[in-house]
Amino acid sequence: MRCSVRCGAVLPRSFYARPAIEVAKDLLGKILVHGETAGRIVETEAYLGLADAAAHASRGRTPRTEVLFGPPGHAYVYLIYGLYECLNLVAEPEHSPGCVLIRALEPLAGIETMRRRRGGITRIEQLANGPGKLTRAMGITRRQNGADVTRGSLTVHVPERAEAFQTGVSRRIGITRNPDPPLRFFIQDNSCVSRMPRSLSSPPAR
DNA sequence: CAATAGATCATCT
DNA sequence: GATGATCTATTGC
Repeated sequence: MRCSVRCGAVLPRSFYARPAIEVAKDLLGKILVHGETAGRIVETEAYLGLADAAAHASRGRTPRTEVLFGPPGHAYVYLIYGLYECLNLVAEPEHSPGCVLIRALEPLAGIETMRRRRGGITRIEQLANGPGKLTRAMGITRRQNGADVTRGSLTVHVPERAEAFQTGVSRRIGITRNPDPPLRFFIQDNSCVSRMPRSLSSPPAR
């Protein structure tokens, strides 16, 4: 029993073989599936590669960044702060190391499994509303580094019924280098987005 | 509600 | 040896 969620075709490699910014925007609303768990992607960030000082690949090809320089449509999973794993999807053609960080999901399937992995968090919006949280909730680790996301147990699908939404934009979160361009994209007003920037969150109309 | 300390380790200098 | 594309708990207002 795989993909117990209503989801359609797997995104083909050609989807990923485009500029990281386009891929980041277009991944919003798509369905990430890993084993019995699945979630709707509601927040992403683009990392542009060599010209992007905040990107791991900006300092060139190293053992860790090897997969970023490979073909698109593969997972790049790394350990951050010694504690959490972050999931990226490799974009752009081979040898161009752009990628997209998956920052938040709206849980759709395997909710009880996610709750167990997340140490008893009960509220659905808090199960996967951050890059370290969603990997833990879905059981994604560095074992999936380099995995082909166009086939296998970790895949991204088109939803069977697309829901309309507005795309919000902001600067990336947790980037200390300045200035940082607006490369974070999220589904406007979705409760599973990790943090609504003050500049964009509408004040309570009154 | 906002700010911050602490956890913890692979990676690169 | 310093540094993070983070998260949680705790403290302070």
